[in-house]
Amino acid sequence: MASNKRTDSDKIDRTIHEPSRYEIMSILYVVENTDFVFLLRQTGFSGGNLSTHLQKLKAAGFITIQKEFLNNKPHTTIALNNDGRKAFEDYRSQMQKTLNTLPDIPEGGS
Amino acid sequence: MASNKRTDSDKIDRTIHEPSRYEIMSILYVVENTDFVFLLRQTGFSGGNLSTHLQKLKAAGFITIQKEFLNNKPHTTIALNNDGRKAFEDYRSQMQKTLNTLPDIPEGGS
DNA sequence: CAAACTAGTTTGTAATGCAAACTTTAAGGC
DNA sequence: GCCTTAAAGTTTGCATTACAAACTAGTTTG
Repeated sequence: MASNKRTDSDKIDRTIHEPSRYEIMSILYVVENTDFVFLLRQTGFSGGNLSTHLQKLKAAGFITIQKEFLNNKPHTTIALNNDGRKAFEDYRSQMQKTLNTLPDIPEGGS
Repeated sequence: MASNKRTDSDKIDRTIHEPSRYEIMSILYVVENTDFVFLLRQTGFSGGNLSTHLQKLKAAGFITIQKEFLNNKPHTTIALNNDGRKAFEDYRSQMQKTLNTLPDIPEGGS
């Protein structure tokens, strides 16, 4: 029953666990579709920082990034995809479980 | 009114946020006092890895590490201190809050 | 056309997480 | 007494990372 071989510290998605990225994901989760500048303003991150976090989320397959020209200016649209939505929900429930459970130690400490 | 200047991704204690360290802290939280070898067995971490995590927890002021000789062998006792206990509890409630709250976006996405 | 602005990306750097290799002491064969 | 093995940690090496400064590319304004 319940064979627990992996310790809790496995199975946590490191891509989402990083707080900056969690914050980005949580915004995307509620707005569903936004752009680079909006995320910049909303998070307060530096442009470089935001850029690399988005690349990482994209590499993880969680978001789609679309580039176009709007009023002759570059414009980047970012959206959470299904995998990202699922991963975000999984992360949240996994963390909830972790936080609600303290380890069960077999017998006397040392 | 609720001046939110810091973004959620601040104020999370990075020392504890690291899953390996969270796992160590959670064990110390329930056993209160244990030793290096017990943590080794319990976590499955490599010795080097455990050693460095403990150093970091100590540097953060969360644990005390006491070395002695037991049966002529080195023996390291590790205990969570008050600051560590508090920090662990704070981390847990902070994360709970984060997980239970989705961002409130002012107006239309982009 | 020069200066300043917008929208991003690339680069440099310090900090991390991890395991392999090492150190030190002890115990067990022969 | 030596040699090997084991135990208990620590140090070292390395690959990854988070972040901001510097850069690129193009546009608008004076």
